[in-house]
Amino acid sequence: MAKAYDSSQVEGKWYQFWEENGFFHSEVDEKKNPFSIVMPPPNVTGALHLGHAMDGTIQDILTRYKRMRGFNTLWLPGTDHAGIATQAKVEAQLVKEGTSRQELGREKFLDRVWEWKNQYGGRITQQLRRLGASCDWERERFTMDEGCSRAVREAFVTLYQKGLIYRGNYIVNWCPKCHTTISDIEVEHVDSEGNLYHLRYPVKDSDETLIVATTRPETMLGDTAVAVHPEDERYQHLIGKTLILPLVGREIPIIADEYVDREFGTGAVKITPAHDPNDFEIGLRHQLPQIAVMDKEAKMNEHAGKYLGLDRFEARKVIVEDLKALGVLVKIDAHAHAVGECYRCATVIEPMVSKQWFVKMEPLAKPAIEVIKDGRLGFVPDRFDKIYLGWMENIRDWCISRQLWWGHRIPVWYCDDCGQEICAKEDPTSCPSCGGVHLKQDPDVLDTWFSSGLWPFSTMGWPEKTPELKQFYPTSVLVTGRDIIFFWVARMIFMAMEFKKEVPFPKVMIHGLVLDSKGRKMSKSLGNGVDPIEVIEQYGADTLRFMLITGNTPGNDLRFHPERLEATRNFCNKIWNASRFVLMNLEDYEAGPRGELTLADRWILTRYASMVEKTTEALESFDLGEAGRILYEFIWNEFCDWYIELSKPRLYNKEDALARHTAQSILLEVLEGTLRLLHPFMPFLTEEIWQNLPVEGVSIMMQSWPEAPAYHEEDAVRNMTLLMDAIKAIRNIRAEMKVSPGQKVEILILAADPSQRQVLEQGKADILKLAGGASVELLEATAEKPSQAASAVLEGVEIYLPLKGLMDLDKEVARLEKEIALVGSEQKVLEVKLNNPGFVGKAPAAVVAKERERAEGLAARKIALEERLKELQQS
RNA sequence: GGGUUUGUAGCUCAGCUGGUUAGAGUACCGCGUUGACAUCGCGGGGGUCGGAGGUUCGAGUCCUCUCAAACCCA
Repeated sequence: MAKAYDSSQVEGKWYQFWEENGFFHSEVDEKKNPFSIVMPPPNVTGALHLGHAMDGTIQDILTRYKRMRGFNTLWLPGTDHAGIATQAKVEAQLVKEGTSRQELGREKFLDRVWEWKNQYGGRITQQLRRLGASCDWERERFTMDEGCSRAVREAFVTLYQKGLIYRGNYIVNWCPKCHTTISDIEVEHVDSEGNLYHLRYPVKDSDETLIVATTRPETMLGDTAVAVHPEDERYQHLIGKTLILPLVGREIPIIADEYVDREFGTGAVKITPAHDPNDFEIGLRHQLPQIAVMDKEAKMNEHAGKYLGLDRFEARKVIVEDLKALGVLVKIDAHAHAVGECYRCATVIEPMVSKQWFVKMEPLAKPAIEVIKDGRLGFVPDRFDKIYLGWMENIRDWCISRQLWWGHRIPVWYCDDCGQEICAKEDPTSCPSCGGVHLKQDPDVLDTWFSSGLWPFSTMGWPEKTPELKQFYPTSVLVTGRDIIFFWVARMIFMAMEFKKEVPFPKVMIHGLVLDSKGRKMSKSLGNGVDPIEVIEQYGADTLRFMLITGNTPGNDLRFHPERLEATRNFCNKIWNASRFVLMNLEDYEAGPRGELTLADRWILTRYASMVEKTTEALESFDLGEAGRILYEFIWNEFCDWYIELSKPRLYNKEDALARHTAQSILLEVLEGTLRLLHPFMPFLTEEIWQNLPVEGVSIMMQSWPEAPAYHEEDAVRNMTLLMDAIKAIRNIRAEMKVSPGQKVEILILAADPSQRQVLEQGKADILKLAGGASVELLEATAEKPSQAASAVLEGVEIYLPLKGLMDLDKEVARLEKEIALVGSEQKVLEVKLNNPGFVGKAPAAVVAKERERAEGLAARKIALEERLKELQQS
């Protein structure tokens, strides 16, 4: 084995080995308990980013863990066709070629997109392999593949027939750049500094005027009313009167609506039903006309009179100037507000009224709310329950049509002859109403999330009744980022309740985002993105994986700090070298019965057992970071720092073959078990090491998960702790007295308690080795204490290092005094506590007893320290 | 405006249902290289847990208010 772990030499090899041997694949087997996860399908256009890496790592850990526990495990991978993103990508390519999708025509354009998908679409799945993802690639799916498309068709037609899909004129979010609608949640609200313009509208047949406040004066051309609050005393007399709209001259009514916020602006708000969602609602309530004053490019249209052709922002400037000239503009206040932008291209979206397809949400949301309330489905951490419910309870109808070509085309046809609308699972050839054959399919496609909403069952063959569905549905858990709870998770839940009458997963594990070191989102525009593949090449996939799931608690965001990669890589190397050590000492090893166990043996076996238990518990509660930390601490602080060191003398002792064999056997057992526990976290490193170990089996990933041995020798832990404390105390004295590490010292120990005495007596060799002793002698209680010595006082144990000539007396006095002061202050705190009748009376007896015991220990220690000080000062 | 999260050592983060002298990594200081590892070992300094109040025998850990930051929704 190499001196340092080199991930680049092992990762590719093992991934190929696993995949070729079909370890990732599972067949339906009704006799086994299933565990299944569907991967949140990344955009087929995408490249792996750290968010995917974290998401994938978590799923892989859970999958590998459950696989080792004997479940029939399926992690189903796939990609999403990502309508807008993919279409935009191919369109950009066409522009470079000097053509366009319009020039190509729909069919040829789609051919080009498929071509693109086939050529580049596999990139992200290849990158997931680099991460070590153990998903079943034989079952990889794509949201536009045949099966998924059939599911989409089935779902759409069913909802349509139930009246849950309708087409209507409604106000939607229009992106003037992408030329498509986007759904409410695809709008990003960005804080921006704007102005609040106060405009004076004259009241008809009166000298009065009414001042309205608006952030978008250019939309006034489309105003069809002004609204005030029905209880606003300032405006009572005006309700029902008519205003003359400046610039346009149109007569518009003053209406009363509860929506109006009396505190905001002047309490009078202009109503533009065609360009604002709230105004649209008010317009419906009051039967106001909708006058659109912009076109699809967000340029002013023919209803804008002389402003025709101006861009909306251009128009705002000109209109403000004109209003100023007319004396209509009263004042302009600075005003911060949130502007809706397209999540794709950051263009300010324009609310527009248009004919679109919608899913009626209320009936679908109901069961999706119930499943949370009755506990059939829950988020981890559970605070996301509330966030989900808040959204679902206030949900609006979902606009599902998109003015794109790439996607699932809406399965609705219109008959040119009689106007009939036909929605069917199979493409119709003639009109069922008039028999005519002049049918035109709706040109729009569906929102990408419509198909991904079906993902948990569309990927398993729905609407067919497949064995896969029977065994693997519902899936066991969904793992995803908190940013797509509304986009995706919510939709899967109501779709599943509608079509499967069953939750798609009982648990949703939400993780945070990976941010840059300053806590900002990683983005192309900031240029602060980190490529996981580069990280893998530099540090290894295991390092990346482990770093991503530690240093953070469930549901919270993770800041990316390159230093943490180094620390984790060092941990990988530590494991590597510990294993190397064990292997080097295992050359002559043959399985066989152990001899008598030493204290260290019994200690590490107990610690190991408890670690197995805790790690398993943490994994069961989805606390992967905690599991990782437990493993880290056990491996480094207990196994490496102590057990390996303590095993050395026995390993090197040629005299006692049985003792050597016993140490070998325990080293192997603990290391091998620990590697198995570590495997879900660090699949490559553990496989590489495991394959070198003298154990049976074809791969560590197919081994069983360690059962916690029923090995609990608490006295071994107590005694070992004493031994370690003694060694640490000696090391501490040596360092403080500046005794160089090479210099061996005489060690005298006084222990009154027979059991402590025995532990130290038997631990002599260990103390000698680990504390750099020339000799260790256990003194009788009555023995004379050395005068010229540095000392340490543990509870019940005194340690002396006679450092004649080596030690600085003043320093030792100072050391003791400091120690005494420390013990004294602790004593004081305890004293107050124990003298408090409240504490003694109300605290649990066990707690009180523990504190009493502590107080006694401290008192004894203090006396010993003081005596020691006196002796030193007298000498 | 409503909501969520975060605020613990210089930095990054743990700290479960309240109960010893609040932990780790990293950084820092000192010492150290003959057989696992300098991507290492040993030792050390450093925080009273954003602030105020409250509940309690006892609070970093519960409650109220407050300040700051991030995000979500309107």
